[in-house]
Amino acid sequence: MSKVKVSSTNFANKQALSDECSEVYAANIIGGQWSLAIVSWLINGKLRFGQLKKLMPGITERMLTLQLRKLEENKIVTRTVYAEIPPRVEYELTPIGYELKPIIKHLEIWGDKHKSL
Amino acid sequence: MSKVKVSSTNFANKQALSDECSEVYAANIIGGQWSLAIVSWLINGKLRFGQLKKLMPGITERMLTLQLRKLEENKIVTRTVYAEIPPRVEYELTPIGYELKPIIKHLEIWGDKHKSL
DNA sequence: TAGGGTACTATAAATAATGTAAGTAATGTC
DNA sequence: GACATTACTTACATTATTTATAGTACCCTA
Repeated sequence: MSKVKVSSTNFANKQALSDECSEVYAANIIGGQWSLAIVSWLINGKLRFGQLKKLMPGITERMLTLQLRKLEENKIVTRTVYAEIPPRVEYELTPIGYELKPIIKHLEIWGDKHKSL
Repeated sequence: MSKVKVSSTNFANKQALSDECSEVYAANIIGGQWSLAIVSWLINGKLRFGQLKKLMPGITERMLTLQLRKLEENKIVTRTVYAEIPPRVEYELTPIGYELKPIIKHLEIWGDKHKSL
């Protein structure tokens, strides 16, 4: 996460593939280690930072923050801050985020089937 | 690619997530930098190593080999070697590989829509 | 004998992603 | 004043993935 080197071959390759293949573009957006899991949880409704953390015991706060920021940048989730103390921040899927639902469902079905091979 | 440290936290997290979320499991399988692109090309029929290479100008032979091997391990593609000189090797999707087709289609549609936001 | 074609493999290096550990700010409660 | 709560941030370490470059084996053709 954080910094990518825009002059790297890797970056160029990703760009090129994303440009010509929308499915690769999509995969890059939801392709972080935790992104899909986060989106899966949010499909059932908005959640707070701390709730997500509890739902995914393995994730660190840093990673959760990074992934949420990336999802926010990509307009998959919205972030709402309530000016309270202690702070409260809620994350919710955007319309285009919700549209990932059928894809996730298909991936899940396919994954189950694949596991049982 | 190649070696992962099975004692790392990263590995453990991936395992745990894959176990409980079939969609994450699926995403891990098709999640390499080039995997989805390769599968996309193969959906139209079998291709040789060299043909894939030409279709994806940016990929190195090493990467192509690694990704194909991973796909083969995961039963997404079959590898057929013809004992000829010069050698000929054909890659083709397995049945479960072909079942990725609707998913890829959806990803593509979603990706297009997302791009136009 | 030299060079070409095909599908690789080996090794090293660079880049990217993830994890660890500690610290911050604001305020309310004990 | 010490401590708890919440949602982070920062600096650094580790691991994973991708790229770069060169070389291999086989036989055929010129």
